[in-house]
Amino acid sequence: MDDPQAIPAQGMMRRLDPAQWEVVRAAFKRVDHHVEKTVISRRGDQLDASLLVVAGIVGRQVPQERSRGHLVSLQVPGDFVDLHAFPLKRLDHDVVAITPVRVAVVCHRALRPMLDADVALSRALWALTLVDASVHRHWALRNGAMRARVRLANFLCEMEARLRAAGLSDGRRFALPLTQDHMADACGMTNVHLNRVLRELREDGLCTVRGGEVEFPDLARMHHAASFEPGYLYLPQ
Amino acid sequence: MDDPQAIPAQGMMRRLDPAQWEVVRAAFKRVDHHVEKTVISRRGDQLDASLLVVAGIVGRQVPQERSRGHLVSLQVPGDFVDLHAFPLKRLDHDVVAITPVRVAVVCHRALRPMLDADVALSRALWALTLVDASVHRHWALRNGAMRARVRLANFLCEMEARLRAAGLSDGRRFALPLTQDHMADACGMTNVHLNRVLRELREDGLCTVRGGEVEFPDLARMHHAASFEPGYLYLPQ
DNA sequence: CGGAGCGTTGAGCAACGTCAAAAGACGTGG
DNA sequence: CCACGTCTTTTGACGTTGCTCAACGCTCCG
Repeated sequence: MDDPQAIPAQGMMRRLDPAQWEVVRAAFKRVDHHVEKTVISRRGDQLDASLLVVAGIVGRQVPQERSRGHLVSLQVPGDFVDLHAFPLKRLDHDVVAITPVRVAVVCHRALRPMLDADVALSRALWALTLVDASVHRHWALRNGAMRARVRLANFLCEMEARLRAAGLSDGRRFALPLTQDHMADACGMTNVHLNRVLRELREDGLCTVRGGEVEFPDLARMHHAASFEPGYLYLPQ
Repeated sequence: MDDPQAIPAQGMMRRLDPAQWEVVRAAFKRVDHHVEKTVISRRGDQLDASLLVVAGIVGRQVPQERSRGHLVSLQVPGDFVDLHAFPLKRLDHDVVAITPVRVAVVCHRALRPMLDADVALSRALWALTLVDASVHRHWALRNGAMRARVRLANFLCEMEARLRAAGLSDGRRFALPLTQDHMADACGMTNVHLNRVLRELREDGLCTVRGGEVEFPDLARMHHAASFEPGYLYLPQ
């Protein structure tokens, strides 16, 4: 399973056309495993490689003085993480394995000539980082403009939609291997309050979250309660 | 003043090297003026041109059902806005003139062959959109992890730093032509609460905001109170 | 002189954070 | 199998932040 050439085009990688995906896949030189909580790269590091999430969840975390770091983004299978390090080099956040993960590694030294030679591919990867930016804008919006209940529901809807694009949800049940602390850090609330809101959502029959498993009894009702409109995700297909 | 060839390389445009800037500048075909509150482009529009802010402030706003739209980003002179529309085409937010603005217009039809021919320039513009993304991450962090006082102070510090890079602040006084409603929408709080926090900052001698003019009596103290570290802005030089 | 937009203030309340404790879940070693 | 420690979830009590609603003043402009 650690042959980079065996990685399927899942999730956001399906925004590339199949030929482009072949080219990108050929550039991966190995697949790394990391255990939970591994800090894969640190704020300020000079990176010479980027990662594609193959399995598990990777987070971008800004370390905080008091308390745990805040999560500014989560990457699911099929997402590039640190692709922005290619043109930018220096990062402003840590990259952390939230769960045990498998990531494919592509060196910038290998990527550079490929992109120099292929304008369309270059633009496709640019677009991927722009989708990322769009998601960031949504996180800013969610954290700034929504109250806890809607905010959390909206977060769960986003995760469901992205995991579904990666083939990891059927629209009703899916694995979301995050602790309540993680979700609280991502949604900008305390784990205590998050726990209460989670109960509220469960009591209202909107969703149940238990043991890393999430169930939406009624996806449409959940989306509505969460003010969720997935346009900003620019999902493939 | 409306000759695109007379636009100086200010703010983020100084991340381009002078030769690149000449190339980009040559692509602008005109300079548009918009009055305050003009909606320059709408969510969902197909765009065939991008804009460079020459003067004034442009905002990206997500319309809300009840109440005013939330501001997910502000662009100051020297910032590209909608550059991400070039690879992405469809936008997920409105673009609004917060103040009277002057924007230089570059058609994607003109941009495309330029970028196809110039890999380095292509990568430089990619990097610009990634700085944008970094700022978005910071907005998510600010809205999610900071309390009102620090949040507002941090916002003001960001504006000061970016305007300084554009030659529009001396580190002590600067024009910030935003209403309290705008700042509240950007910081995710009500205008009433923002007003109180603003008074608090003034009473603590950290900063005064009045009539579109901001003054920081002591920049270092303000930065400290705001937990402001400008690394995420990737400012030129 | 009269609006319209913006800023300021007050009173009351709901949402959310803090602190503390306990109960479940899970793996480890005896 | 049980005892133990650690991590996570859950709950309670209480304090604070920030929101709502409402009013009033100020300034600019017609």
